[in-house]
Amino acid sequence: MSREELYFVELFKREGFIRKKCKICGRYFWTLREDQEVCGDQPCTDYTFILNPPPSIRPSSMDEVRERFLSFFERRGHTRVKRYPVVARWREDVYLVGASIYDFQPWVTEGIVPPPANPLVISQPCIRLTDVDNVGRSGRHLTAFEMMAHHAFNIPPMEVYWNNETVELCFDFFTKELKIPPEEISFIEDWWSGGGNAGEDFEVLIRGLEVATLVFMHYRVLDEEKVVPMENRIVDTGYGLERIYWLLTGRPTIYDAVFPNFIEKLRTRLGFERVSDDLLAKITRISGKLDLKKMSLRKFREFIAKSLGMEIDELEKITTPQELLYTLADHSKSVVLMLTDGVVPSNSGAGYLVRLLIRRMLRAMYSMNVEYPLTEVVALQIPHVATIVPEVKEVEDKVLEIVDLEERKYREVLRRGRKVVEKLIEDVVRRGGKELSLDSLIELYDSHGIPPEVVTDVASRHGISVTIPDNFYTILAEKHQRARVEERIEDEYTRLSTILKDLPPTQQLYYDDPYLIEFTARVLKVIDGKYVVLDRTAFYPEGGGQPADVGELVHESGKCRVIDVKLIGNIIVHKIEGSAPKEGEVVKGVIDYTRRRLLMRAHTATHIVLAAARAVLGKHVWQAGAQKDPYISRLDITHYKHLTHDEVKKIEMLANDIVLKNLPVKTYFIEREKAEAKFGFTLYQGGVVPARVIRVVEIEGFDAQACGGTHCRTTGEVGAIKVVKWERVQEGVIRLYFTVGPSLVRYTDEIEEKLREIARVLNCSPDVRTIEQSTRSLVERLKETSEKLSRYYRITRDLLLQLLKASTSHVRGVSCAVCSFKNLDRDVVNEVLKDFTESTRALAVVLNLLEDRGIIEVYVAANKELCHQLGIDCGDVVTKVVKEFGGRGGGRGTYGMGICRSTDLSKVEDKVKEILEEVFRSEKT
RNA sequence: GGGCCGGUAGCUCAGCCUGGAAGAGUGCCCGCCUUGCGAGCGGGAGGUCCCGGGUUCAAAUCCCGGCCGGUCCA
Repeated sequence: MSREELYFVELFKREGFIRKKCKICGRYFWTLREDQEVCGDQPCTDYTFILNPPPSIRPSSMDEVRERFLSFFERRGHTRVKRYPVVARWREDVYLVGASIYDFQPWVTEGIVPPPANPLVISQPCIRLTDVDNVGRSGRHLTAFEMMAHHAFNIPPMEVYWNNETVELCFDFFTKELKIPPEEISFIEDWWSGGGNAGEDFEVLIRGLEVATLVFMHYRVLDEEKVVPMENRIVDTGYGLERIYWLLTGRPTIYDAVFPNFIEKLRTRLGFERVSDDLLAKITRISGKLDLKKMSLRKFREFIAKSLGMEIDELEKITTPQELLYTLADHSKSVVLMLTDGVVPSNSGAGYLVRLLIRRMLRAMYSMNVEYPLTEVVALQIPHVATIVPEVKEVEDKVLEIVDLEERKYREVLRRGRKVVEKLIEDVVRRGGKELSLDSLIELYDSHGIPPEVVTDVASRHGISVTIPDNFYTILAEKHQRARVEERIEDEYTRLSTILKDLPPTQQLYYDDPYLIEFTARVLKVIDGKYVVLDRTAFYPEGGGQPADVGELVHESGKCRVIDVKLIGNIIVHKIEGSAPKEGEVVKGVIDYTRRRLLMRAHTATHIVLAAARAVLGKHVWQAGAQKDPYISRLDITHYKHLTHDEVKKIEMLANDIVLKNLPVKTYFIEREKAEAKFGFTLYQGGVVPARVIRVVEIEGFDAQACGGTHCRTTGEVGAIKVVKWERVQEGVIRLYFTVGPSLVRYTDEIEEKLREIARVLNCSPDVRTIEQSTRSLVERLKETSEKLSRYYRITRDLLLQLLKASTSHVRGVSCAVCSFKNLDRDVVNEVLKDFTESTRALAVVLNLLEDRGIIEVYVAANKELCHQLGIDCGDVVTKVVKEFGGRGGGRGTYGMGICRSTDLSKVEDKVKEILEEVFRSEKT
């Protein structure tokens, strides 16, 4: 189907739509109105709906619009699908869900996994931070929004619907369900590309506002220029719930439409003046034509002020408080959504994005000198979020605690930061400068998190000026751009996928019976004598943090070891070592059962520990990663502060309770919707599995997770669980190490062995109490010994000092002490020299023969005044001495040291005296 | 995951660039002044210079590797 054909849908012909070319932007569009000259999008036209919504139904709330959308499409043959979390745990390329289609990428769109329903309708909460700078200012940008969508997946041989039906459904929704007159609607022909896919699309516009996008995804993007057709044709639509509600209400800004209660309450609490709808509406209309990405905020405001015939200061006085309300409304919604879905603030990953938003809110408040607890702001937003995500109620306390913690942390960062700024400014002042450099500004932000506004604030109080370039953040971004290095890891298995394409899916015997040790199977394919594909297998392929099984394959002409197993698509590949079987023959597979049993115990234990952690710490705890191991497994959980020993013990105790209760562990395949209805999204600890039917591992009455691993039949089989160590692996993530069953015995064995070793060293019996006592007395004795040692150390020092004083003589009228010793410690010599030169107006030379190394250390130190008076440098004296004995050394001013390659103390001493004579002579003449 | 900044006395930090005898302020202890408090004056204790290697006659300082904290960006 050509591009033209895609755009010429039946509806347009039937209803009499006319195809026109926008006289401003040049794009083609479809309309019923003969007199329409422009496409209907910004900036070609105005927002004409503001304070002037089109004829339509008048919804009482956003909830009504959402419900109308979902039920309309249900009536038109779509299945309603529950929202996915806003955190895209199932994707490695993004952190947040930015569109409804994200829910189905990449597995469904690639045809690997069937969609949960087809066609389906969903309202997906999304978070996009791409326009975060515009939020609150433009009147139309949001970081948190709901994308309502109907999707149809035309994956051969399945044919659902394509362009004609899509446009028809869209048209009917707006005209029949929302009762908007057909002539209000324009369809602009456009091209959409993202996430590696592309296709033609229609932008749907009403009164200047884009309310929906209908994408016909059927290309794969190879590079910037090239696209190739895809077999799978996917209808990807997006209807902005907030925008549609905004359109229907005609409020001055999208924020006023979406967050009326929040804004009104917070406005009263902060004591801000109410701004007239009329003014706000004007500002939004003008902003619609402007792009904040292409101009500075200052220019943006100047333009608006000029258009309104106002002074910019006058405008800002009115708009900045309003913008603050808008920003707080939007950001707090995103924050609550993210925290509810289990994001824990952090300095990396998705956690950083919450922190970013929280800090933006705080910064916005501080810069207006608004002293108001952020928790109060966020608490105001919870009722609104609860209409979208009722789960928020369960974690409300934790959400507020986390926000509070974050506010404290940020205050601390700023407090510390101010000190760094002051220090930098002092430097500038000292050097007589008047301005803080851009480099300093960048370093302050990049390394210390101090925003330029704060720097300006501090600097101005010291009379130092700061110039913040308009493109400050762009400069910063470029700096980071350069630092980034792309690195692609080639997986040895990826190249196999094309070879495997035509093989049937491997039958997974380990699901039928996880206790199966031996099986027979037919060899379907052998690649390079290294990779074997069977028609069925009991070997578990690596997945869900469970390592692959190992074992062997026995065949007619011998056997080979299986060293790795991977699932590629739905085919299992065994990597082997040794003689390979022949294609077509029947082989016997034997798995390393001991290892597998340990892994099964570890896997079941992982579920138990996670559920125990959630029970003890709270529902914000999610699995952040897990690695099972036959010996010590690890589980990463999200948590916003350090774990106490007590908390760990509680988790451990609860986990062992579950083991002792010997609860049945049931594994079964169940329809996704049913599982979610019963257990909720906490099912997806290891990531959402976007399949219609998912495998659930349920510990009855305690925990249920979507999981592909092999498990014990009952919790009792795990044996026992011991958390052996825990650490904060990054901010917001805590790693628990635990060992299980037989491995726990091995663990205690190892500790006992270590104890025996310690006992051998201590020369006592290997009993814990004895070892403890023995260690205590050892430490006690050590303390006594070091006290005694330091006593003798002092005595030595005094003696040496006396010796130095006693051997003082005059060399050319200068008091000089020259002494020789053997095997003294360097720090003793230094201390004595210090005492001596500080109390005596003299110069001292200490020679110290180190018999082990066969060298003599030369120390020269002098009283400060004497040194200045004579103008001598002890370093020079040392250099002169050591040069005579093939050694090296140096120093400066009142101190110097070096070594002589000699063991003859008297010889060196003579030389020293000789050199001193020389030095003093030359200094005097 | 990557870039950048930092780790020195109980606390806040200087010293590091340019290697050469471990410092300041504060808190602590003792004494003096004062009716007492506050404060002042004098004296004192307090150190794994994050850890491990390397270079060097000599490393807090330079180099390499790690650990920990902070921060910015994906």
